[in-house]
Amino acid sequence: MGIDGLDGRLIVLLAREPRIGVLEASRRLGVARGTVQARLDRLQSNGVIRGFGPQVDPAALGYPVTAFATLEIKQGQGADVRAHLGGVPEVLELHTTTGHGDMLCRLVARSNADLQRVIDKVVGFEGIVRASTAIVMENPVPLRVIPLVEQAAQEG
Amino acid sequence: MGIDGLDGRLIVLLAREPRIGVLEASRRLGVARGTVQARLDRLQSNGVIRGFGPQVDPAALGYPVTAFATLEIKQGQGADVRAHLGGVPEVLELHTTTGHGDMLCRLVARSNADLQRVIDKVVGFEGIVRASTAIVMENPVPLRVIPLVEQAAQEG
DNA sequence: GCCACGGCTGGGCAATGTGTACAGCACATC
DNA sequence: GATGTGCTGTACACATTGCCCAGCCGTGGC
Repeated sequence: MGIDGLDGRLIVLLAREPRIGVLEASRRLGVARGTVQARLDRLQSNGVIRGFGPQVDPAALGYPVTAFATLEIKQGQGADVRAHLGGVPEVLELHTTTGHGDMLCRLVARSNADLQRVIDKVVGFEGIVRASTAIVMENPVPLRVIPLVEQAAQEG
Repeated sequence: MGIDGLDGRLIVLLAREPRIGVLEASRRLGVARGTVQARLDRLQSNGVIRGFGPQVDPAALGYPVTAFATLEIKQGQGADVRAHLGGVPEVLELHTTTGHGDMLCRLVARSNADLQRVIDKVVGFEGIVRASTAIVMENPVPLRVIPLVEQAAQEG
């Protein structure tokens, strides 16, 4: 289930320099090309690596404002709310959670003013009782997995 | 600054089938290979596409539990807290926000029991006054950008 | 009306990487 | 001692890449 040191080094290498191919990776790692290919195939069928899709920056697309909204949902309306939020492009992510709120979603908007429009679109739905929003000011740690991969590789 | 329809179709295509190369993409989009290459270069130097790194699933790495923690920070301790959290592998993401808390971070753990260890590691730092954690139960909308790309492409 | 410019096309070229297969070898398991 | 698994090193045909160029077309400036 876990990953070993070679898997970890491979993932980190690919994360740092995604453009290199299997051959170059095998050179860097000091193993045979077939090995890298086999590891990659395994990591992908394992689900450890979901894919190599392009990482798009919403800010560069014209959506520089990010916010997190905690939503409180009317009992039994969960499915409807999920479907509704799934249809809003500015909702980048949605989780159902324990705790004070019932759901947490990540939003983006073109500006602080535009955020109001997005929030209206999000909460303008009968199943949502209350929403509290936190606007992101700074992002000291952007979404990352490499430290986790390194830790998992050492233990595994 | 924005992207046009072709950019949008290219990004969506790459997101759906990352393995295809420039040549195959140009065939699918019905444009010349040089065009796809030029668009890709531009999108990457624009910063719209940050890269093509592997998308790693923490759950498959042995960290199936995700949580969001809202942190309250002692005045003037922001920089120290950022550095501290940056050193914790289980902190996948950290934002400073407006609202009730001062920071919001995404955590992963090996189990609910292990989450306690992670939280202790996170909040075991003098600069942090209080932390409230919400455990993720379900993830109806995984992190996505394609709908946003499509919207940006239509408008741009 | 004319011209320069930027973007797209379609072609060609050498160099490189890919997919796939194979035999040999080390290591752990039974 | 036999078996299975994973890694190595090699080979080959094929597709793709990076790069170059000439030509075409629409926009905008002169």
